[in-house]
Order: sequence, then C-alpha cells, then structure tokens
Amino acid sequence: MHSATDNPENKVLSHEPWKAFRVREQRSLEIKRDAVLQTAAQLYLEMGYRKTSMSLLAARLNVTKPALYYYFRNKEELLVECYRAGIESIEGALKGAIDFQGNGFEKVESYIRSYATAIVTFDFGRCVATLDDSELSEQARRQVRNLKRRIDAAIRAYIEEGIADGSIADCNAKMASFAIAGAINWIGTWYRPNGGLGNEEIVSEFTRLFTAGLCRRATPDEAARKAVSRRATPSLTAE
Amino acid sequence: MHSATDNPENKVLSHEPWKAFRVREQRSLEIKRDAVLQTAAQLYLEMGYRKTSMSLLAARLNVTKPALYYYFRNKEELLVECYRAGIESIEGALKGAIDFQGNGFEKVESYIRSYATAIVTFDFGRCVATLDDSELSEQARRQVRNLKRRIDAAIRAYIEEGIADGSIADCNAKMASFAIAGAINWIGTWYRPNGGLGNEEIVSEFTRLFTAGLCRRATPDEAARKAVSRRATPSLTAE
Amino acid sequence: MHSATDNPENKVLSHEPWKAFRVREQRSLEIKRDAVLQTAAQLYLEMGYRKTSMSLLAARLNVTKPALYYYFRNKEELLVECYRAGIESIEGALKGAIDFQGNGFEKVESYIRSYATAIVTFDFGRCVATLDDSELSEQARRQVRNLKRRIDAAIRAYIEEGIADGSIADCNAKMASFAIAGAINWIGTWYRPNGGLGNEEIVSEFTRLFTAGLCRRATPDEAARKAVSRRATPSLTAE
Amino acid sequence: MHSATDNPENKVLSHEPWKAFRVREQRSLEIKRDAVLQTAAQLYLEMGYRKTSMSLLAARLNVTKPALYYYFRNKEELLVECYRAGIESIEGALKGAIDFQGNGFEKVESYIRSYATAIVTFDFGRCVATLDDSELSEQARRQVRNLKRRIDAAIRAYIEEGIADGSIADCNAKMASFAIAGAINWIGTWYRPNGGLGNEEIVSEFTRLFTAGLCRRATPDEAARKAVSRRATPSLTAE
DNA sequence: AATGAATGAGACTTCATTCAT
DNA sequence: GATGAATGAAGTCTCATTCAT
Repeated sequence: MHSATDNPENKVLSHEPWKAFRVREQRSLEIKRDAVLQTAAQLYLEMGYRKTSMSLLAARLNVTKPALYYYFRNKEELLVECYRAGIESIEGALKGAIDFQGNGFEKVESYIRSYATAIVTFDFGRCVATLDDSELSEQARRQVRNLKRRIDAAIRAYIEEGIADGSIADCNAKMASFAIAGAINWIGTWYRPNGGLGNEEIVSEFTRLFTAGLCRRATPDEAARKAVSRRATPSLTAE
Repeated sequence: MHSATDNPENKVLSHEPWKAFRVREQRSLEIKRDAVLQTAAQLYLEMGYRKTSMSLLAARLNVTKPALYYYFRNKEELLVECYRAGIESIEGALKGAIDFQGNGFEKVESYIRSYATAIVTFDFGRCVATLDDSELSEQARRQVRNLKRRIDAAIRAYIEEGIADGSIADCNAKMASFAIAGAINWIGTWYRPNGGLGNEEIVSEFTRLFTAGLCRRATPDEAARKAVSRRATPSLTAE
Repeated sequence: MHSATDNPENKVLSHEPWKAFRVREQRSLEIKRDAVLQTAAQLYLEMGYRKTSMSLLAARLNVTKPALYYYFRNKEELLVECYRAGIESIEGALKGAIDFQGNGFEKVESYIRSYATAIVTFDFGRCVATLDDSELSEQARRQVRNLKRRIDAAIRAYIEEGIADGSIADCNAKMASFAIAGAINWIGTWYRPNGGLGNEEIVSEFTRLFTAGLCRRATPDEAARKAVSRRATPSLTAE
Repeated sequence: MHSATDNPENKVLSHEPWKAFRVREQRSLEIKRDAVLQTAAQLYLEMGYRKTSMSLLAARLNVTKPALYYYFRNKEELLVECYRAGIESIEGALKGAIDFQGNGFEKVESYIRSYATAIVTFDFGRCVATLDDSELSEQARRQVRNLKRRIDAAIRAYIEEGIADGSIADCNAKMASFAIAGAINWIGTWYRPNGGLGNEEIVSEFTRLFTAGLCRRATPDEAARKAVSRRATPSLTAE
C-alpha cells in the first residue's frame, strides 16, 4: 500500500517529467487516489462519516460516483485508509521525535509534543483522533483498533520506562496514557486550522500541563527542566 | 420535563415497563419514556447514533416502531434528550461537589472528580462525552452545544479563579480546560462498565494526574501527598 | 340519517330545555356529530381531505382521536357524509326554488341562482363542488356519484324542458348542463367567504352570463334587462 | 428544461423506453424523463396525486422506485412539472389561436375554443384543470399558482378588451372569466378520451353557450348583434 | 479510466384505526 | 362517552453499490 501521507511533497513529485511512462502512470493513479482520500478525510471531519455520502465526495472532486470505486473498494475502505494514513503520520512524527536518547520522562514529553503536533497538522491525524469507528464493520473495526493500539502502546511503554528509571512519578501507566491520549485526541474536536490558538501554543501548553503533573519533582530537576523548556513557567516552581 | 434519571436501577428495569404492564401505571408514561431514552442511550453508545435504527430500538424494547413516536417526536429528539439528560446529570454532580467553600484549585479538583464520576456512572453522561453531534440538524446542534458550553464554562471559571487566588499555576485557562475536559470525555470512549478498571481508581488517578500538574508544588508536599493517596489532598495546596 | 345542514338553526335548537331527557341526549349526540362533520368539512376545504389527518381534526375539536370514531365509523364516512350533507343542502335549495310554475328557461335560471347560492353559502355545498372523490374507495365513490347525479340530472331535465317548450335555444343539453355545473362548482375553488365579491353579485352575474351569453345584445333588450335587474328577465326569452 | 410534449404518440411509447432500450439512446434521458412525467400525469388523473404512490408509478414504468429519483428530485417536482407542462401546452394553444386580428369578442371566442381543446387533448392540460394543488408545499403551490395566473389573466384581458370595443356586453370581467375558466376546467372532470362526446362537439358547444347564452334569441336581436360585431359568426347563430 | 443509469436495502415517519379501560 | 397507548401498513426518500459501455 502506498503511503497516503498528506504532506506537500506528493504534489511536487507528481510533475517530475523524466520518470518512465509506466511509473508516471502509476504515480498518477496514486496521486488521484490520495486526492480522493484527502478530500474524504476533510469531509469526514467536517460533517461526519455517515453524513458524507459518496455522491457528495464525488461532487467535491468533480468526478462521478463510480469513479471513486476505481480507487477504493467501498466507503468503508476509505475510512480505514484515512485511519491508516493518520496513524502512519502520527507514528512517523513520533518516531522522528523519540529516537534520541533520553529517560522515560523526556520521551513522554517528546511524545506528547509530537502527537499533538500531528493531530493539529494533519487532517488524517485528526481523523484518527476524532472519527467514530462505530460505523465500521466488525472486521474493519478490528483493523483500525489494531493500528490505534500501536500508538497507545508506545506512550504506555514510555511512561513505564519513566517510572522504572525514576523520572516519572509512580502512577497507573495505563490510565495516565489514556488521559494523555484523550486530551490530545480531543484537540481534534475543538481545533480549527485558522482559529485563535496557534499550534505551538497548543502543543507547549499541553506538554507543560501533563509533564509538570507527571514528573517527579525534585528541586534540581525543576531547574533542569526550565532550562530545556522554551517558555519557562516560574510560578509553578516558586516557593 | 420529567427527570430522565439514569441511576443504575433503571438499567435493570429498562425493558420491563412493557412486560409487567399493569403493575405501575401511575407515572407509567414517564417511566416508559425514560426506559425508551435509557435504552436509546445504551444503543447509541454501543453502536453509534446513526447505526441505531428506530426499528432496532423498538425491537430492543419489545414495542413496535410507531410506539416510539408516541414518546418522542423523532429520532433527533431522542438524541437531544440524551444529551440533555446527560448534561443535567453532570451538572447535578458538579453542583453537589462544588458548593463547598474552597479555593479555585480545590474546586477544579472537585470538579474533575465529579465530572469523571458522572461520565463513568451515567450512560447519559457518556453520551455527552462521546456521541457525535454532527448527525444533528443545525438547530438541534446549537441546542446541544449551548448545553455543553455550560459545563465547559464552569471548569474554565474555576481555573481562572485558581489562577487569581494563587492556588493554580499561571497557565492558559482555556487550553487547560480543554485538556481536562478532553481527557475526561475520552473516558467514555474506553470505559466499559464492568471492565478491569474500578471507578474510584479511574477517578482518583485522573484527579491526581491533572491536579499534580496544575498545583503549585513544594518539595515537602510530595511526601504528604503520597500518604493521603486516594482522596484529594488539601495539603497539596497549602502554602 | 339526521340531516347535517349547516345553517344556524341547529345551534338554536340545541338549547331547547323542554325536550324530554332522552330526546335531549340524542340531540346532543347529533349536535356533536354535526360539529365534527362541520369542522371536518372546513378542514377538508382548507387543506384537502388527505392532508387533514384525524389527529388534526381531533385537535381542532379539542377531543381525542378515538372520540371521533364514536361518531363516525372511519375517515371515509366523514367525507361521504360531507358530500351527503352538501347534496342535501343543495337539493333543498333547488327544490325551494324550482317548484313554482314556469317554463324550462325560467327553471334553469332559478336553478343556477339556487345552486350558486348553495355553493357560496354552505361549507358542505362547497365540499360537493370542490372535493376530490378519488380518495374514496370504489364503493364510497359510487355512493357519492349517485348523489351527485341527482343534481346533474335535474338541470339537464330543465334544459331539455326548455328546449322542448321553446324557451331555450336548441343545444346539447348534456353539455350545457356540464358547463353550467362546472362554472358553478368552480366557484368553490376561488370563493372566499369574506372576499371582495358579494354573494348576490356572484349569483346574478353567473345567472346572466349563462342565460344571455357574453355577446352584446340589441338595444331594446338591454334596457329591459337592466330594468328587471336582479331577477331573471322574462323579456329575454320573448320571441 | 426540455419540452415535455404530450402529443398522442407519447402515449403509445410511454412505457417503452425501458423495453427497447438500446434503440434510442441519443436523447434517451429526455425521452425517459418525459415518459415518467407522462405516466405520472395519467396516474394522477386516474387516481389522484396522493393515491399515486411512487411505487405504483415505478411499477407502471417497469422500473424500481429509486430510478424515478434519477429523473425527478421528489414527488412534488413531478406534480409541479405536470402543471408546468400543462400550462405550456395550454399557452401554446392559446398563443397560436389568438394572434389574429379581431375584436375582444372574437378573441374570447377563440380563446374558449383553444383552451377547451387543450384540456380535451392533453393529459397535462387536464392536470392543470383538475388536479388539486393543496397537496403541494407552500412554495411549490406559489409556483403553480403563478403559472395558472397567466392563463386567467389572458382571458380577463380579452373580455375587458371586448367590453371596451363594444363587442362584449357590459359585465364583470373578473367573474365572467372565472365562469368560463371553471366550465372549461370542469371538462377535465368528466371528459373521458374515448367517451361518447367528440372533441369538436364539446368545443363548439362550449363556445356557443358562452358567447350566446342559453336563451333563445329574438330575430331583431340577432340583427342588432350582427351589426355590432365586426366579424360575424354565422354558423353560431344560424337557425 | 470513467460514466450514465439503475438497483436493493433500509431508514424515518405518518396515519387511520383499535383495544382495554 | 371518551381516552391513553399502541399497532400495521404504507409512503417518501437516501444511499452505497454495480453493470454495461
């Protein structure tokens, strides 16, 4: 399966003229497929999966309904692929952020930052966060949940790592991860691309809220953390 | 409007009003109406609003479809009433918890505890937390959003109060309230009534996670906090 | 079957206190039955038979739906009775007008006048004129058509009488009667009780049009017609 | 909008477009749309708009229900289009007949003739004449009434013209036009395509009745009338 | 690679009518 | 005489999906 990332590179690649004909053709299919998926994602976010009829999607794309079935087996596949693309986006963001060396706490911090960024940045990410999978068939739902679990598992692992290495306060890792995931996913619910809240603002506020809660405080840590975080929050630590 | 209580006993009775018909009779209309609503809420949570057809709801209640229309004008009204009942439940829980005297931080703490309890305890509460309002008509959606706003506004106000009175660290109250509401609402997504996680466990873990993040810390508090454990700890806020 | 005339006398009779109890009781049933029928007729005229639900009728009468079934077997019977009442009203009007001695032309003239008056005056009359009988069952429709035929037959007979006695120009009596009935029935379509057109104005204009036609007549006739004014003018028919 | 012609050939083909499928194809959409409309008109005339379910219409056309929705947005649109087609047919007939030079009386005469012909000849015309618009939504009803008004306005104008130029007796033009329209529209109520009455017979009898009236005219009148009218209509008055 | 036309399933809703009281 | 509650039948419409081209 091609990756339906929704970063802009796809568009750039689509014009490279030196590609062999065969390749270009296949490219074109993928590009259009992606366009369908991207538009579907937007509509699903805008009005819900069930209310987004295939007719509407086709109309939005200026094609006829059956054309959609050339790219996707059925409506359900569209949704599953939105999820898959979103999860890939998110995992990509997470991977990039995490693979530095650090203790559990720092990984969680980095994770929150990356996850929130992914939700805010990618339509597909927001699909994962907000779309209701109850419309799916049992089989498709299982697929989607397996994908989602990978994300959940990651943060849980980091939290446990942090608890183990002493960088995170002792707590129920499962529930903490639910809480964090919940708050971040919820962003997709109220976030509006050009709303009043800047992405960076959102991300750092969330990071701060959760990490300040999780981190095991000792005076020296605090000082260290301040140095790292871009926007110091002196009042929190002042006696 | 009669109160659509969803205390646990209802669950047991939920399908009975039509079985043991003669026994009640007095407030039978209200009881049956509530039974319909309660069952609808369960189905909506189980399989989504859209997938829950009126036929299915009727079948679940051992009635014919048109009987439902004797109690509710249409399917949308059912959903709106679920929301309304849920919001009333939540507000009730919040009111009871909040009206003690305390600083902003304590109010937020109490709020989190009550809100989470409401979500975990009441089906209707979970409806508010997890159901997608995008299926509603514009008008009904406005209604529901107005109701929801009341809850959002409350927590934001407490956070601001806490910031003002110095019991809560300086932060973006709007975003903090989103984060907290998100994490709590998300409970409705993964919570299963008889799942592995006890209600009290969930509630206190959430409370701790968020308050420890928000609260103004001092090193000695740490020890004290652990000692008190499950219930919110006044010592946390002591200067 | 009691006559459901909708002239005001009914209301006067309804209070006569010296009637024996039994009679009064029965009266009361009839009075209520008439009220139902009268209201039904108004609603049928206002919004059509099909669109007038039994619920609406009941609501308009401040009773519950099943109460209607105490007075009428079913919705169809209501409509049939409207027709019957209307036809009785019309026939009453016609009988009163026709039984004087006169030639065929004079009878037709009087007939037109009485028929138009009935349509304009009685709701039930307007029902006969404008309601669509295609909603009825085959059997009920036959009933209604038999009733209607009586009215049609009368005018045709008069026209033929007029042709025979030389007072009416030779013509196709069947079609002439259709034309006259049509124009008069059509009144029910555009007539509004308190509209700009006075009843007498309507009636005399119709009478004149059919008896004399549109074309402008010789001067002496004109004078004669004007002199006699409101009532049909014998001089018109003089050889 | 394509023209929904209802010349008699259509009747023959009415159900065929789906049988002999491949034969046409070129303007197949329009042809089929017309077939749907034509069949709808017939059914509406036969059993009333409300009683004609979409299922029945579909069955009559050997199609499934949703196919109808490919050609028409909803049931109401079908009825509105019947009206529109009918009014276009009627207006066409009237235009063709009227644009000769003549006095008001002659125009009215010609109008009656053409209008009656249109009602008798076209199913759509009969729809305009007899179908009840009370089933329509307020908006659609306004549309239809605006269309109908055009026809009413025309005859009134001719009558007024005739009064002004002296060819028509002084009378209430508004009511006269109602009477004439009513009588003609009523034809649609009793007319049966292959009934005992020939079209020409109907048309000329109606024309004569309205222009000359029922009364038998005196010889001197005749002369006078002839003198006034610019273009004599000898056949009408010949004894 | 795409479309015009059609379908089957099923959704919500309305309504006349009834039954036990 | 009248009602609260319920039902069976039917109706309009929408939608995902497909087939022949």
